[in-house]
Amino acid sequence: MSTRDKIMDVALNMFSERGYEAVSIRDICGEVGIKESTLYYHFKNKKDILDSLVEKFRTHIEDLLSHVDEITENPSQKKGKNADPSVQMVDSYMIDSYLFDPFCNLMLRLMMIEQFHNEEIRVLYEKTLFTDPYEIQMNIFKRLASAGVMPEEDVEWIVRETHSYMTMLTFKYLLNGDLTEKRKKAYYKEVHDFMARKFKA
Amino acid sequence: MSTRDKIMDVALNMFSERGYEAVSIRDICGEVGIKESTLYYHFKNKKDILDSLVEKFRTHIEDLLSHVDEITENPSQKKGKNADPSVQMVDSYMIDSYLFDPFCNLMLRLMMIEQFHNEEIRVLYEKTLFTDPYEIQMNIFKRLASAGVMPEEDVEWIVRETHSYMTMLTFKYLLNGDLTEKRKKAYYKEVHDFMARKFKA
DNA sequence: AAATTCCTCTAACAATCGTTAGAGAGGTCT
DNA sequence: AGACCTCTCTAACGATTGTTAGAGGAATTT
Repeated sequence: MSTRDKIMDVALNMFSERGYEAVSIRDICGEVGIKESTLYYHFKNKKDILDSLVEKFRTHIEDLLSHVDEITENPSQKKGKNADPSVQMVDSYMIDSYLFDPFCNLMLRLMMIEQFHNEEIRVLYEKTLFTDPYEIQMNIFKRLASAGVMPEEDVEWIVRETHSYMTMLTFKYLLNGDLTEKRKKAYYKEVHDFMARKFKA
Repeated sequence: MSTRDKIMDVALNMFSERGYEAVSIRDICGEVGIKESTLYYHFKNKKDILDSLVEKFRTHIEDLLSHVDEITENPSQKKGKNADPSVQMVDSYMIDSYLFDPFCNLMLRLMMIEQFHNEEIRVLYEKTLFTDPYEIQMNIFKRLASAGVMPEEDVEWIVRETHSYMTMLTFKYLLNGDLTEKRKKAYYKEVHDFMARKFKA
């Protein structure tokens, strides 16, 4: 891992726990094992580290979203014997590659902290935690409705309830305390219970 | 308002927006209009301000909860002509006196920021945003079930869905950006739509 | 009137903050 | 061999951090 990547990695870990302003350049450099002046060779100032993290996250979720679109539009091309319905595929993909992903999870925590005094981050935070997930689920269920799996008129509220349930669980288990295996398991179990009951038919 | 109260008020406003560590003693004193040494007459150190805020919040929600219990157990004693069902009474009370209340709302924001590196605040945060609201709603709906309004076996999932929906809306509208009238209205509307659909019978 | 308590001030402290100038080591190109 | 680029270092800068000692004015108690 390059020095620049190491700095971003350490900075993200510290920013997401204590907040951007509370972490000093010396804190980061001490953990990375470099002198402060070396950091300024890789970043023009402290803000630049934060901006680089945000930019990295932005392109990261862009890739994720385009991959999700791909799955949603071609649900049958999934490899393996039993082709899952797209809703399960997308959900498990979003959970593994997004909510459980160390980089994304820490970025969500960072945005949760910084959104109150950084408008750019606030907009990104709202988009990635509320708007995008809602639209993803809406796309899937609309597809299911047009395929005759469920009535068109029920789609909106099914999506709302599913989305709100998963969002609540995200805040409760994944954006609270450390992201331990125990919390991941608790999250997964509750998601599974909800899905099993909601779509038992 | 006493100097001590003024300090706590200003500190809460700043802490809840920028985080505890990012706010300096001089920031607070400048806004209050006192010298730094005066602050140290009222608080023994910076941490003492934070601790006092947490303690104030703790007793505040204790009072709220005991009041909610009172309403839940005696839903009929409400003044006015049309005695609301307790669920509506409690919900509107919790919204007005808790989520919309400036002090409580700012404290929730503060806890949201500080929970990641302060275990005491994390526990309080989890209790006030997830555990308590769930139990309050559970108590109400169990009462309704035992009164024959709804089947006992449905109670758990009705509560789960109602609670998760309101929690998601809280994060989306009330703990995101400034607590403007516009956001309050949006929150209220979505709560109302959900309730109207869920309990249209 | 004297003493005491309450509250705020001036002035400073050592420590830490973000940041920079400039030297030097190692590798690559001409 | 010399010029150049990449990366890290030593050493320091002015500003800001949380905190404290001690003086002074106003109100209250003795």
